[in-house]
Amino acid sequence: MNFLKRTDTCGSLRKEDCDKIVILNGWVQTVRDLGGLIFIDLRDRYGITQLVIHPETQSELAERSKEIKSEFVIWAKGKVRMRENPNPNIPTGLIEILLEDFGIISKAELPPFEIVDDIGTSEEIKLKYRFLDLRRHSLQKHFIVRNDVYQVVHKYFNENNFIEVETPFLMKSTPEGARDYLVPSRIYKGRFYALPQSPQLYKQILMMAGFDRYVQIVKCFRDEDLRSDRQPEFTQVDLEMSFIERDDIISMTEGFFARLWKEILDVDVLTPFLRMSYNDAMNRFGSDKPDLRFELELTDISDLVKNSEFKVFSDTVSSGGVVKVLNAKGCAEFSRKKIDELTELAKKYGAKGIAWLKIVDGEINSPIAKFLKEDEIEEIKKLTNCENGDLLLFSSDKWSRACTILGALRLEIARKTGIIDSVKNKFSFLWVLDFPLLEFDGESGRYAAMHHPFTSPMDEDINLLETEPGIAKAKAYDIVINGAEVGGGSIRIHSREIQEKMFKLLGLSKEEADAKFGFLLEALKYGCPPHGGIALGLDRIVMTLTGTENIRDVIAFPKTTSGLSLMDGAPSNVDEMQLKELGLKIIE
RNA sequence: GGGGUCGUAGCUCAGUUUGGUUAGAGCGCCAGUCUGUCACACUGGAGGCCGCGAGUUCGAGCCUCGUCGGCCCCGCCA
Repeated sequence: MNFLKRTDTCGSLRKEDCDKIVILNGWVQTVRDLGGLIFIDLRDRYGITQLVIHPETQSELAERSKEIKSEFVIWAKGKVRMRENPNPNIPTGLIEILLEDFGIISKAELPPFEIVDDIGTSEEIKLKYRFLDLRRHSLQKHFIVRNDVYQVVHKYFNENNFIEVETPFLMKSTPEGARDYLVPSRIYKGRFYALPQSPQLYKQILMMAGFDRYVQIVKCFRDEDLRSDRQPEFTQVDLEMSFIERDDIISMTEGFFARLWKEILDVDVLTPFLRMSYNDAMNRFGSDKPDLRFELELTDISDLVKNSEFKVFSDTVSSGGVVKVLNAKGCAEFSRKKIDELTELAKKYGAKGIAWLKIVDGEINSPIAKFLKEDEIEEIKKLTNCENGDLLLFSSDKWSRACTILGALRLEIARKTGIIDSVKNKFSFLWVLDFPLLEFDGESGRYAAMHHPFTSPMDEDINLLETEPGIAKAKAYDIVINGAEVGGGSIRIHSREIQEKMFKLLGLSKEEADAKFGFLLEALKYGCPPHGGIALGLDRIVMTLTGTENIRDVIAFPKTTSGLSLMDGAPSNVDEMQLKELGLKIIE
């Protein structure tokens, strides 16, 4: 007999099951041997059930049970009965199993950390022993939510006539965008497949094929440095629709999020979501993914100080920059040290320094006050709604940098003052729209697509491509939840001529464009519907739904910040033979 | 590519400021006692390459340099 198969799970039994003879299978959570009484907590994915042995009348069982340690896998047979002392903290807390027989299925060494919810163990140890870490309920429940998201995706998009189509993982390397993960071809030595950064071109070609509505839950791969919300492989809910306009994608996506929040959190999400232009988002919140759960807006005082005697301000404005202010409400009590910390943060984003001004007991306190006229200060106070006890933080720089710096400070202030904590249970859904089509890359001295090269310009801006491409806007949109970018998409170019024009703008010669994207240009010749779509970051959505701060908590087998898999040791060296077969040689 | 921070018992950490006897604590573990525990309790015990390698020094957990690894951030992420 290997084991007796379970009749129930460790989370399912209730008082109605009393007197039933049941068999449970699971892991031993703890053994509490009171001498005259032994309790064993048995755990599986569904919960924990208490087993009990009375040594006085069950001496053989009691003797055998002495071998049982934490994390042993056992089967346990016994009768369900009411507890003398119920435990109101767990769902099975009213009952227990009076053990009649049990068997050890698998012994376990002492694990390096306890399998409990609130664990202080370092990330390094937990990742090395991921198979143990994943036993913890607090981690497992993230994957239950993740599974729920999969189900809603399938249901919702199926109900809306979407077709799931799988696209290749071995594809052609495309030079734009992120660094590719390359896979060497054995048959064609010296040639490589690339793992997809996204199935972008495949889904567009599916539209040209007439699939009309496509969806896929799909892995994407980008060989870039990691962050707490970024892994080299991640999952997207990728979708694309034909014969639609921007608002069709937007409302389809809103319906999806409303459904997700309803089914998973039982929260009613108001649609349509708030919309904001990229320019407004940057100007008002210093971010293209503003967290709108709280206020703290930026103010532009460029006009006010353009003729100021304070040269730092006036020179910035006259050279095309801006002066912006964040009113950190009630932060005048910040010490010099705290302000220095803010300055350090600002410097990370390229600030040379941060000017500040605070009002304490009605008195202006500021290192730059002596450079500003009294009426200038009064005007600044009025514009920023600055009152006693407030702290103003100034950034004077080129527009995007000045905004970004204060945007970072805005978040830091919100963290430091407890604002973030106070809005933890709120959700703010936002569309950021009207992105620039292109951004100028100073390094290469040419334009790069802000979204991707297949994004359609605004209809009214098409002529700008010839004259002033830098100010053309794109039919692109990002969806932002609580300050996290959880998705982005666009209406695509469906005209071969405009697509060619776009490649040219990006500095690709006709030959280069043909070599890299010839198949797309070719496909565009044969009848292409207007189409567009969006890619939603599934991992980040699960993070938001579970309230976790780190993407590793929602990916079963994640990499460390330096891209290592500590459990299995990837990436690893390979046999010389394997390299030879691929025609590869390692050089130092 | 750059910056910050951390690495001491199975786990979490103190000790590093100012180098100096035998490196501590809590939890866990082991043994014993215990009939209603569920963070069981109580008594006792075991447990250390102070990440690794050089160096300075009479002497290094502590100072210096290098290196490996965790976490966070900037750049990067169409």
